[in-house]
Amino acid sequence: MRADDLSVGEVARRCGVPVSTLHFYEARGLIRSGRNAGNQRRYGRAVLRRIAIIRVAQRAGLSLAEIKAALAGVPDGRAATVQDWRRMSTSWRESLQERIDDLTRLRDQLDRCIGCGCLSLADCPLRNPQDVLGAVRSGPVLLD
Amino acid sequence: MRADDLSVGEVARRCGVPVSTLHFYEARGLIRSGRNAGNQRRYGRAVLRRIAIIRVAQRAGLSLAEIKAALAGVPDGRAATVQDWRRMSTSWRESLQERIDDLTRLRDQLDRCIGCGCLSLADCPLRNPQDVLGAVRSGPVLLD
DNA sequence: CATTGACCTCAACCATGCTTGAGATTTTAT
DNA sequence: ATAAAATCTCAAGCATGGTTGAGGTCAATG
Repeated sequence: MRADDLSVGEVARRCGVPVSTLHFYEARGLIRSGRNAGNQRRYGRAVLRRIAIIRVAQRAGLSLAEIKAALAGVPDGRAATVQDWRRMSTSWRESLQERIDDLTRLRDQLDRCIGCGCLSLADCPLRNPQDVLGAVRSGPVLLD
Repeated sequence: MRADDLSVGEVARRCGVPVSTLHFYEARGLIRSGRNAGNQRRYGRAVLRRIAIIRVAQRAGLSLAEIKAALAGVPDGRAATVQDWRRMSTSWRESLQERIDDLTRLRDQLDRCIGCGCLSLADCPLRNPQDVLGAVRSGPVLLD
């Protein structure tokens, strides 16, 4: 316990998250807290940074489980170092880029398909590849 | 009932989704089905297109509720027309673009912050704006 | 020293998007 | 005709990311 330890309410206010979320993160093992004499949570300042990192990672599309794993190298007592941050953010940047690429591809496909309604054609890239011909059969193939 | 009506299994196979998903979509009002004499679902071919549209919309990030709303103008019996498709896909393209822009901004912020660990600075754009100074207080401000 | 706000635990609940299973019926194939 | 495969309904379950509430304690204020 140190003089500048933070209560759960203060952390919540400073991080812009509800107290319930902090409880939840703790239950999930993403953050930890000490307790004061009256069993109330007390956090070192490092938690603020940790929570900031959690939120950035969430925006980047990571699940809490993934974030927990990434934070495993940052013991909860100490603040994440620049090296910690670099390691995590670099990896997140990559998966973020992949998501962006996926969505961009989808957008481009949409652009190409918006006017043509080609969703009805067998080779529309937007269309599920499974639904190509339904089955091998003779006669004209009816597409949808 | 027409000769080319499809069973739920066939629709599932052609769309690449489990039968349970089709039941689920029906329960949610996204698709509808007729029944044969033995109470089994029978679908017109239009459903294939409808499901293709649903899946594209999901990839674009829409919830089933939003998709249902968008499909409201396409009565389940008839196939979505090119106009229907244009209306929906154009709107989805826009929200997709917004998501792409959001993620791209985040990526760029990450790029700028990866090396500097600036998550610790009050004005880091990645950092929650709520946590600026904690409170008004005298003396040196300790940031985290 | 009493009240009020902050905090505690634990369980239950919410929303989304499905999946799984039980028990019964129907359809299809041999 | 019979067995296997497909289908039916309905309820319950799962995963994610939390929120809400009850019942009780702690701490700061006047």
